[in-house]
Formats: sequence, C-alpha cells, structure tokens
Amino acid sequence: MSPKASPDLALRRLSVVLAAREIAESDGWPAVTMRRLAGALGATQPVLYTVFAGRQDVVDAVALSGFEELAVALEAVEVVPMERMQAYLRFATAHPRLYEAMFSMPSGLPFASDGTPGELRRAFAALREAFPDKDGTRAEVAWSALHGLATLQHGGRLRADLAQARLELTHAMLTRAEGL
Amino acid sequence: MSPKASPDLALRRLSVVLAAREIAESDGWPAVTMRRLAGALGATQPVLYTVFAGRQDVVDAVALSGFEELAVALEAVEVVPMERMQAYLRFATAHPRLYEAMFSMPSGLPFASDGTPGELRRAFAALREAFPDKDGTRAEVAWSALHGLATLQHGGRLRADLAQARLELTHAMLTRAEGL
DNA sequence: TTTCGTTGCCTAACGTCGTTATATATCAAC
DNA sequence: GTTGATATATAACGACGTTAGGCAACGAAA
Repeated sequence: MSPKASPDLALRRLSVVLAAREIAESDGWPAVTMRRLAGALGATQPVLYTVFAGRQDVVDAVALSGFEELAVALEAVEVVPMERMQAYLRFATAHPRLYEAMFSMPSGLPFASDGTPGELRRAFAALREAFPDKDGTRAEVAWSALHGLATLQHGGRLRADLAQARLELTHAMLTRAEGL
Repeated sequence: MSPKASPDLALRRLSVVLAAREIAESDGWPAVTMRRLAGALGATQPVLYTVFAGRQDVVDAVALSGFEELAVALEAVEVVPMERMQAYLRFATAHPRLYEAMFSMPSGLPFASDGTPGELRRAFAALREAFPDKDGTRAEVAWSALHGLATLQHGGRLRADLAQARLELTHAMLTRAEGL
C-alpha cells in the first residue's frame, strides 16, 4: 500500500511554517519565496506543494500559528484590561512580521463566518474576558484600538515619545466606558 | 535645447496615478502591474520610468494623493468629533484600495520625520482639530481607534451588525476622555 | 529473490512580473 | 539638408509562482 517511505506530512508543514516565519522576520515577507523556502528545507520547490496549495496557503498557516501564539500570550497574563492590552502590544512589537501576516496581508482565512478557526476565537475570547459586556461591542472596540495603535506605531506613523501616554489614555477610555 | 517635443511630465505623473487608482480599486493592487499601467496609458513600460522610479514609487504617489483627499474629506465637515469620525470611516469604506495603499502596504513615505509631506500633516491636523489637547496624544489615540475600526471592519474581522454600536462607543470613549 | 506497481522527488519548463540596455525615430538648430 | 540630442519602442534579463514529465526508490506479489 505504501510503495515508498511516506514522509511525515505534519512535520513537513511545521518545518515550512517555521522557515517562513524566520525568513519573514529577518528579511521581510517579499523575501519569503517558494525557492528560498525550499532551499531552507533542503528540498526543491515542488515538495512544498505536497503540503501547501501555494504561497498564500503558507502565509495563512503562519498567520494561524500567530493567532494561537497571541491567544497564549493573552491568556498568560491576568484578566485585567491593562495587563491584556500590554500583552497584546508586546506581542505585536515582538513579532512584527508575524503580526503583519495576521492582519495586514491578503488572507484566505475565514473570519466572521462559522468556519472561523478556533485559534482566532481563542484570541478574541481572551480580549473579551478583559472587556466584558453584553454583545462583545466593547471587546471589538478594544481590539480595534489596540490594532490601530500597533500598526500605526510600527509603521512609524505616531510619535514614539507618546507611546506610554497613548496606552494610558486608551486604557482610561476603555475602562471608564464600562457603563455603555 | 529641446530636440524632441518634451512631454508634460506632471500630466503624465497624474495620468499614471489615476490609472493606478482605477485598476487597484477595480481589480486589486496585485493587478496594478507596470505593463497594465502602460497599456492603460497607451504607452510602453519604459515610459513609466521617466516619471516614477519604480512600482513602489507609483504606489507611494497614489497613497499621497489619498492623504490629500482624506484631508479634504475631513475638512469638509464640521469640527465635531462624531462628524469627523464618520467622515474618516466613510472615506475608508468608499476607497478601500486607496486606504490600503495609504496604510496597509509597504511605503517609502517619510512619516514621523521632518520630511513628512504636507498632505499627511493636513489630514492629521484635521483630526487634531476635533480632538484637541496639549501634546496631540488624544488625536493619535483617536486616529488609532478609527484606523483599527476601518481595517478590521474592511477585513471582515468584526461583526457587521455591530458597526453602529462600535462607532457610538468609540465616540463616547473619546469624548468623555477630555480631562486626561 | 526477482518482478511489478506505486509513490515521492528532482529537473526542466511556462508564463508573468519589475526593470533595464539597446536601437530607432523625431524634432530643433545651424 | 545635415547634425545632434532626446523621447519612445523593441527586446531582453533575472526572479518569481506554479506545473508537467521523467527517474529512482521501496513494499508487495511471485
């Protein structure tokens, strides 16, 4: 039934994702080419297509792993607004390219639908835990504010010396807005 | 001095920017290739390089034109937080690809430095007008919140039925946070 | 132990991209 | 009309994502 030693596909997937993350984090996403990925794995390009449909699929897999990591990072701190906010921003600044794949790049991942992956739900749930309300509006607003801070800050669009002030003001806003 | 009828370079630049915007808005940024741009202008690729250093330069020019338009859109409404917030979000949803070029794509534009273009300053000034404070922290937070809402919403990452609730909550937060 | 069928991988290629070198055509100046 | 400069077009280069086709390796059947 198995003519040739069938390789561990799960392991191969993981290797590709890890290599993609490393290359992206060091040289940027445009440097993550199928040829370079194959080279980093000591294989040839067609091998990549045995576990991924294409380059976009690789990026999506990296993004998904990022959402899992973000969820872990958020759950690791206390269920307190400021703690979770700092954990979120810490994650974004520690892995800028990963964060880029998760939010700023074209993605084939389903988000608001029923097929939304569990990793995504977990990450949002960790935020909602810290910003509870009836329908989740407050958590979505908190998330938006954090995402805006993270991206504009990383893009150099905000004054670096005001980073702490922005965080504190955002925190004050989000917590005082408890009663609607 | 002028051996051949020297073409209007400014006009050509404008034509390229307009064509790039149209193609991007209809078929997405990956469809904005130098070949297609040249075709839309009835010229050949090398002509584009007489007015733009490369593709990135074209994208940057489109982004810059977007900042100018954003500034105009913001200045067109009253200096009231809710008005300017709605104007901002209206702009982002009306020209999603343009907004993408301005914020979500790799850019060679200088932002926080002294060389920041006037179009950018104008857009931010219009926001600061509506969210005044001593050092501009509040305007930066407002901008971040709006940017987060715009991008996450456009990416389908937020519940569509809560859009109005998110806007109102964000507005309430930003306005009540007047005293620090 | 030999043969066969299946499966995994590599080489090579296709079409498209951004970008550039070379050549040709066009017009002002004399 | 000749000359010289310049604007444009043709053609190419290298790299990309992706795929087709051939070769080699291995388990099962004989």
